[in-house]
Amino acid sequence: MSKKVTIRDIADKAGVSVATVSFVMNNQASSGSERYRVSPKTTERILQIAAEMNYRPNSAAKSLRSGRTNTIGVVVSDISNKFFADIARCIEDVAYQSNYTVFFGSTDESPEKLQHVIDGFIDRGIDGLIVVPCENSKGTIRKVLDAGIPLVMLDRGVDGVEADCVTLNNRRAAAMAAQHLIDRGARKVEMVNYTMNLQNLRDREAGYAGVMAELGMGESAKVHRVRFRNIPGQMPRVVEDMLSRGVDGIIFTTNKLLRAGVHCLYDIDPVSLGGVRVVGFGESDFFGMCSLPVSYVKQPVELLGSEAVRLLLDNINNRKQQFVSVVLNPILTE
Amino acid sequence: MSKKVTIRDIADKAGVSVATVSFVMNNQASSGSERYRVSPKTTERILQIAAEMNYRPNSAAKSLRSGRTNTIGVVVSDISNKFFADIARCIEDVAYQSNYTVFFGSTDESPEKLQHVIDGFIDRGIDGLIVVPCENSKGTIRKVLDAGIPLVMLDRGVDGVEADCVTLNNRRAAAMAAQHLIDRGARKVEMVNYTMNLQNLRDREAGYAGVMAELGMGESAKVHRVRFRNIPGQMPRVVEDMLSRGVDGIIFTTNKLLRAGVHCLYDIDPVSLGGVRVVGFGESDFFGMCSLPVSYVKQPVELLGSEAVRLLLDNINNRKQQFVSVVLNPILTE
DNA sequence: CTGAAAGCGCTTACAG
DNA sequence: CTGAAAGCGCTTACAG
Repeated sequence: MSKKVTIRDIADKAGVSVATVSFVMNNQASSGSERYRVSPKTTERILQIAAEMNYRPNSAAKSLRSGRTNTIGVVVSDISNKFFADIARCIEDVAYQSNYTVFFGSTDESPEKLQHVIDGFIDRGIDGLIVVPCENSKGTIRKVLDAGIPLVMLDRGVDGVEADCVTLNNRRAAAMAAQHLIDRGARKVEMVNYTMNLQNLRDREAGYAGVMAELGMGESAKVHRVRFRNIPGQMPRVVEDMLSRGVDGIIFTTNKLLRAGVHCLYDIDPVSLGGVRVVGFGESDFFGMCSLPVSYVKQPVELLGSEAVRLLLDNINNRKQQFVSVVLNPILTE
Repeated sequence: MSKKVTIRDIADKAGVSVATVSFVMNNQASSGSERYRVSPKTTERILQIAAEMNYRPNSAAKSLRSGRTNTIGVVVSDISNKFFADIARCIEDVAYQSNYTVFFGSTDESPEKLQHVIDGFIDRGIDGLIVVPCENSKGTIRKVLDAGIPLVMLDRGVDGVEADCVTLNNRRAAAMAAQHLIDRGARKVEMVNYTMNLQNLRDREAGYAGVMAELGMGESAKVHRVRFRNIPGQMPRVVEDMLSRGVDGIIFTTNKLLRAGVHCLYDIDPVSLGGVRVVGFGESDFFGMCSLPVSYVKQPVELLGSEAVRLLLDNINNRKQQFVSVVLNPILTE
């Protein structure tokens, strides 16, 4: 368990000051500046010694001075949800390339947890935050922004909050979903959503309602709302209800709802799901394989992740005041 | 963007020294010590002021002094793999309860990436590491251990490395899987594995081979090996080969292999998978739903995660020399 | 019960 | 081209 080598150890060995070593260690990174130049010979020697001694800068000391940690915090609803896990992976990769390391935290859609997770991240000095806001999180998000901490919202925005944001075009996506079902012959299309008040979910409802109205099916439009925390308790009844009323097209607004819903339909009719066509949000190699009548609005996970990181790093490095909202186009796959 | 409030701001406002404030801020946490007691009145006042000013300790400064960050690093194969995502979630929750925040990183089974990810974590001062070792990572793991950094290996151990370790009982699991297939009437059971040299995978082979030999089916035992990086390229041929030779029971040693394999089987015969019974590692609500002849060795994700954190925190706080290996029992579900 | 001071490892004006 | 010194925000022996 050898003692950690510091800048001073190198300075001693090289017979120079710690300042000189520090300059060398950094100029290497930011090569542009003309000031604080150290002679090539000295530079070379210091670099060599640092390598020999296997020097690694102490980041606590670094960030105590610089206020930066090269660390970002990512707050999602649930990291074990495949949708968020995919995004997380993508964020990790892109951040990694810029030498950022990432903290992950889950909120389970609870504003209290969101607050705690974010506090923990801020306490640890993250340079910025990517967050999937949940219900009633406006206050928390605002505070972060007011504290001058770069933040980008992911998957959903928050009404009345001005900040960078990366989302799917949810209106359009839901409209496509409804249109798709109708094109395939469905005459009674309904939607299953959460009770939660989230921007993305509301937009999906709006997109659905829009198409239905447009096609003169406005009054047959219906949205069922299921509690996020009680899907298995409520889904069977919702599905039964729809089947009993002759619904032949269903849009599930999240991948969890889709799974639960198809599960119920499958229990009732494993071959053709009770004659119902289904569209879900978020892909799954799975249903496709089973040749069930299930289509998906593909979530552009790579873009959601990479755009979020891009915006965040941009914000961290340039502190701009102009916020940008990236809205990604949906793709429907069968 | 208000300036961050420091211990000195509080000291000034309270008319005491920063030392006193520091004592108060910490004694609160570790209440046991008799030394450095501050009068109840002063304590009260300081606490109040700190709360009013919304004081949050600067963790860079704290860890520069203490050498601790209350942060752990978790290195898995791929955070977007449902198996690891589930474990990650569990680790997050357990760590969170002990006030730890966690970095996540993926290796894609590459020792170079493992090294880089770990270096990044160490540079950021993590207090300990939970890692899923990949092939040829013995050197990296050893170095971490030699540096005195607490580490627990997860999902698989590394031969010749002495460290805490949490794994499934892989031998037993594979034996159960084979037995299960044979009990269900399979007479020709084969295994599909990766080419990678990983302890858990080798143990699964051994468990399979053991049962086959025991039942006098030793020479019909056969293990197919697929490249981790070329599953789609190799799986179809492997599956065809098995079908052509009348294999009626298959053990896929990972959930990725299972998915790919069942996909191939399904393409050939969507009803009964060509008359083949299948067992996979790692659960999926999915195949079960489709009433295909697929069973699983359930991965005890909660325990894998929570035990790993428990061991790690124990190690961080007590610096014991005695390593422990937690081996979890498999459960087979249909 | 409380304070002054050293020091954790770095960066960065300021001199030379 | 290089060095001495201050200071980032904390903790912790040491005095009193």
